[in-house]
Parts: sequence; C-alpha cells; structure tokens
Amino acid sequence: MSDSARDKEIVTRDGRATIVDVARRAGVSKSTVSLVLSGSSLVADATRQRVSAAMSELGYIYHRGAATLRGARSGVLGMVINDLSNPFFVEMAIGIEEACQGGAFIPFLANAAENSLRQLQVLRSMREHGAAGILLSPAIDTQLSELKPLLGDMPVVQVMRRLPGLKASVVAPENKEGARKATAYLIAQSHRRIAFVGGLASMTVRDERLAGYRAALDAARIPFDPALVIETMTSYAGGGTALPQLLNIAEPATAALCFNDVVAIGMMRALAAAGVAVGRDFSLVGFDDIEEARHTYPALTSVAVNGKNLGARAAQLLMRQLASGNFAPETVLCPATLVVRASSGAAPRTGASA
Amino acid sequence: MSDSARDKEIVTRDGRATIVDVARRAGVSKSTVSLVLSGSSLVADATRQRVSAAMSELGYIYHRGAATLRGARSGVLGMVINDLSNPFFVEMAIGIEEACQGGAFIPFLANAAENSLRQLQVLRSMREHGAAGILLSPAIDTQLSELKPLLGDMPVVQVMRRLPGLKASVVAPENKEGARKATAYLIAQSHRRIAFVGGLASMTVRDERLAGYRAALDAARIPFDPALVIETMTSYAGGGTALPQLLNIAEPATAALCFNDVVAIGMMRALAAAGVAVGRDFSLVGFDDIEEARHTYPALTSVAVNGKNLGARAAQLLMRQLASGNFAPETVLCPATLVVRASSGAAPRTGASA
DNA sequence: AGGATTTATTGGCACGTTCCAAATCAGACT
DNA sequence: AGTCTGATTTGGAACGTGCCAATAAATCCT
Repeated sequence: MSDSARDKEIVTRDGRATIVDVARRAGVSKSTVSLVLSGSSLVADATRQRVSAAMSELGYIYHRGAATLRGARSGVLGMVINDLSNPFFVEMAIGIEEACQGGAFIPFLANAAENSLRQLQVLRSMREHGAAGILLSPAIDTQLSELKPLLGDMPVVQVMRRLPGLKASVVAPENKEGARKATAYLIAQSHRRIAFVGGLASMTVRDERLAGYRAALDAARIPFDPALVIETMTSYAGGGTALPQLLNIAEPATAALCFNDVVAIGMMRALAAAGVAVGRDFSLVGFDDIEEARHTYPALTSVAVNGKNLGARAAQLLMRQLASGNFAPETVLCPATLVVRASSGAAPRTGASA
Repeated sequence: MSDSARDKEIVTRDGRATIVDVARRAGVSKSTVSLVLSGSSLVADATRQRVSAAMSELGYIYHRGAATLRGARSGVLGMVINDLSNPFFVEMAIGIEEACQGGAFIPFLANAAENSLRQLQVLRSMREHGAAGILLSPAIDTQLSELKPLLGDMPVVQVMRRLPGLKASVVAPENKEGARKATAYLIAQSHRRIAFVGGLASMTVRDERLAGYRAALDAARIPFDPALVIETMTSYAGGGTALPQLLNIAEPATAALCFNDVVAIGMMRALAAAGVAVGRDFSLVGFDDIEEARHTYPALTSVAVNGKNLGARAAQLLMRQLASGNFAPETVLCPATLVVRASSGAAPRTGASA
C-alpha cells in the first residue's frame, strides 16, 4: 500500500503544492514546469496547457524564496517614504505606483515616519527579501554611515529628499528656482516684509528653498531679516505656531512663502482665526501644490512640483537602470512652476515702503 | 595553491556573505551562527560576540528566502489599500504602521487603486514572499471567486471595507449607526430635505451608511425620496457633480450627508462657487473625519471614525491571531461619533415644512 | 571516582527553485 | 538504415538556512 499511496498523495505537507507536485500531476518533469513558469518558448503548446491546468487544479503558488536562493531577482521595488501624513508624499507614492503599472516590478511601500531606526529596519527587511531596487526619501536625521552598509550594492534612487554624500541617483524638483520665482512674485506684488516659514534647519530641501528665497531678496536689494525666517514642524499645527512671531513685531510681515503646503494651510487657518483676510491683508504662498491647495479658502497660491510626475520619473529611472545594469548615479531635476491663486495679492498700502 | 586559496576566500560570489562565511570567520559551525541569528540562549556569550563581530565585518545580510524555504515565517504583514488618494485610508495605514512599532512584524503597503487585477498581482506577490498575514481593504469590484484561491490559508483581516462571503475577520466602523446619528442631528436642526451624496451602489460601506440615513428618516416619519440619493465617484470632483441635481429641483435639499469627507469637501467647494453659504443656507455633513475636515472653511461637520484607531485595531487583531494560531474570524466594530462644526446648522426658514 | 545531568556545539539533511548539460524524439536528408 | 538537425524534455547539482540528532565539554550528585 505504501508505494501506491505515495504516488497518489500529490500535495505534500501543509497544503502548499510545489513544482514537483505539479510536474507529477501533469506527467512531466519539474524542469518542464519551471520552463512553463518562466514563459519559455521552448516548451510545446500542448505541454504548456497541461502544466497550466495542473497548476490551477492544485492551487500552486510560486515560492519566490526558493527562486531568489538560486539567484533570481525578486521583481519588487521598495519605496521608503518618511512622512506619509504629508499628502505630497502620498501623491509621489501614487506616481511611483502608476509608473510601475504594467511593468515587471511591483512596488511595496514602507512608511518610516521620520524614525531613522525604523527606516533601517525597513530597508534591511527589503534587502533580506531581495528587493531589486529602492526608491528612498530619507528620514530627516538619517546618518550616512549607518545607511551605507545596509544599502550595499542595491540600486537606489533618492526621490525629493537627498542625503548628502550618498552615491545614488536623485530625482528632485528645482527647489531653489521655484522658491526664487515665488519670492520674486511676492516682491513684484510690492511686498517687502516677506517671511519664510516652516521646516527644520537640518532638511536639505529647506536649505534649497531658503536659498531661492534669499536669491530673490538679493536681486531686489531687500535686506535679509533672520527674524522673518521661522523653523516649525512640517505639519498643519506647525504652520499655526509661526504666526505670532510674524505679526507681533515692529515691522510685521505682509506675506509668507511657506516651506510646503501643509505648513501654509496650517498658517492659513491660524490667520483666519486671527481675523486676518488671507489674500488681501496677508499673502500666503505654499510649496508642492498638493491637491488640497485647490480646495482651501481662499485657494492657495503654491509652487507646483507635481508629486506624481516626480515619483513617476524616479520609478522610470530606477527601472531603466535595472534593465540596463548601469547604476551610475544620475540627477534629474523637475521643473517647479508658480501657480497663482486667491491666497496672494498686492501688499496692503499701510506698509512702511513705497 | 587551490586548497589554501579556497580557505582564504571568505566571501564567495557577488559580495553576499552567507552564514557559512560568517561561521568560518568566527571559527564556529554554521549551526552556531544560525543559533546566534535566532537569538537562542543556548550559545555562550563569548561565542555570540565573536559571531556578531564576524557578521558585521563581512557585512552579512540574512537571506530570508532561504529561511522561508525551511518553513520559517517572514515577519512581514501585507497591507492592501485601494484608494490612497483618500486621506482616510492614509490615516488608516499610518495607524497600522504605528501599531506594528516595536512588534515582531513590519508592514508593507501596496496600493491597488481600485484595480482588482492589480490587487490580485499584489496579493500574489505578497504570498509568494511568504507574508505572515494580510490586512485587506478590498477593491470595489473584487470577485470573491478570484480572491479566495489566492488567499488560501493566509490569515486575513479586512479593514474598513468588507467582501461579503469572505471568511475572514473584519474591523470596521459602525457605519449604519454613525449615519443614523448624523441624519438625526440634521433632522433635529429642522432639515426635512436631506440628501445622501456620494459613493457607488456596489460599495458595502455605502449600503450601510445609506441604511443608517434611511433609518433616521423612518424614525422621524420623513418619506424617503430617491431623488435625493446621488451616486458619484468618491473623489473631490465627484462631490461637485452632485450639486445641480440637489438644488435645481422642485423642493431643493437644504442639507446633505455625504458618503465621506472627500465628497463633502468637493461639494463644499462647488457650493461656495455657486454662492451658497455653507452652514447657513446649506448644511453639509461628511463622514470619516479626516484631518482636512478641520481645515476647510467652514470647518466640516463629520462622523468621526478615527482611521488611525481602526487601522491599529486591525493590526492588533491580526498580530494576536498570528501569535495564538487561532484564525477564527472575528468582527470588531469601532464607534462612529458625530463631530459638529461650522458647516452645519439650522435649516433656513424658507422651506416648505414647519 | 563514576555516572547523570546540563550546557555548548556540530554535521547533515531537507526545503523549492533554477540552470546546465545531456537525453530523447520526430522528421528530413543522405 | 543511418545520420543529422532542430525541437522538447529531463536529471541532477547547487543556492542559504533551520532543525534534529548526536557529540563534546562542563558541572553536578551521591
């Protein structure tokens, strides 16, 4: 009995069928099943169909672990995003997803929430699973030294954020130029006391945007006033906290360029609560142009970065590098254009300047 | 030469060190390294340290594929979310993430964007990688028959959404009761022409919320008018399209309960554009209470579901089931409470009723 | 001291897949 | 009939890790 019984029990163990089970069922060798799996043209049509039938009859599932063991690549891309509570990064993630549609890769997202320890765990886990590549927007306090050994030889594309010194491709918006344009626009609206609000000093993105702000001031011969530059958390709440420091001073600000839209919207709410008419008494400009910027009241003027496009470009770059095997770091800058809406306008005439 | 050379070359192949390489370097057997890896108390402290040192010297990375091959569980949870452009689901995902902090599991997120084909791919990929369990918010048009074989014996917890007939745990808000409370509140504000706006008929969540809406009407002896129930896409844009059908009719609506906040906010914008004062001329109530609801103007009255809590509860349930090995389906209902803000108020006295 | 028990360590096999070289087969041609 | 060619198919032999049974070393008990 034992011999015939062994022949009959096709599915071994805990219900998970293997290619050997499939092979036995279809009356071929496991090698043939493997060929069918990889879509090889070597196998005859009739055989292919017999094997496919056996697979679905047994509810076969491919065991990727066994495959990566033999060196096969896994077909997953890891995205590591750090601030999913900022809609901009969600739009970026969606852009990445969409760019991968129909391609050979499936992206998985992990949110590290600015926790660099968690970021390390997540990256390690992705590497352990044999991710083919990584799309990374590093946590604010990421240490280069701890990140480097973990990434090893995995192809990495940095999106939006960038870790100085990391030898990896970068896809980012023209932060400096965008901020310069926005500030120049406010100056053209005859604002002279223009604040820069939001973000923490350790963020490279903020450095770039701040540099654009200063460049525009310099070009207009407006002196830079450190009192008008305020660090905050990059959250709705953060935007609110900045307000007193801008209005309760000798020469109050009449306009603000915010580090991003989330901060701007938080600030807009605080302004409304303080009875200041945004767009008339005070001009507000955000950055990123998230979808919500169109729905605020008044609608928010913002520097459009197009997060979806940014994500898509990054995903395309990574997939192109994976396909070609050439991982030389590249830098892609995406345009940032000013979108004027109702939250900004001419400076009120009460100011000290002409 | 060949013999001594073979002994010296610790790291084989393409730079990836194995447990055997580590063992040789530390002067122990691979079994001992394996024990160190699993944190066993069997291994002596001195040995453990020697092994750990060897691991970091070689830049060893654990090969999870090989481990799952031997039957080990992978430590990843898969979350499959379908509408990441709805901030509610983002909040839910963050809740899941937070609940996994410090636990033994790392959650990976995949966005299927209501594409059931993609959802299948993503689920298959997660299963192939040996995910320990799945947190699923199924795509709208998911077919039970195609989902079932793919899930197989993987533990699944459905969050927010639910696929009728799927034998898996569910964590969801009290949709019916929440909608009932919101509608009763509008009735108490003396509204009589109350619309229900948004969502598509195929959504179970909508069915439940609509049922609550009807229950409140029935309790107040207000006749149900199908003309006041409008299907839309669950997007900002969708909310806007509904407006003409509510105002350009014989007895216009004076209030609306929206399927969710995104629809409500879209509708609020359309109302503002039409010159209708939200909160005075027209009362608007959303559902979910996403963070943005507090930032609209006027601030949006909404039925608070607490997406973070919902996600956290689901993650806890799944992890508890994984720890105990008992996968009997459970149902967890989370409270939904009405949060009144400025977007709703008493009905204008121009109406036909008392 | 000698066995019993505990504490550390170790080979070797198995897991499910891919790849390679080799084998088989069906015609076609010499 | 034998040989060649191209089209299919097939046995292994890895890949890196976990587990089990066995061993070696150290400690205990009487």
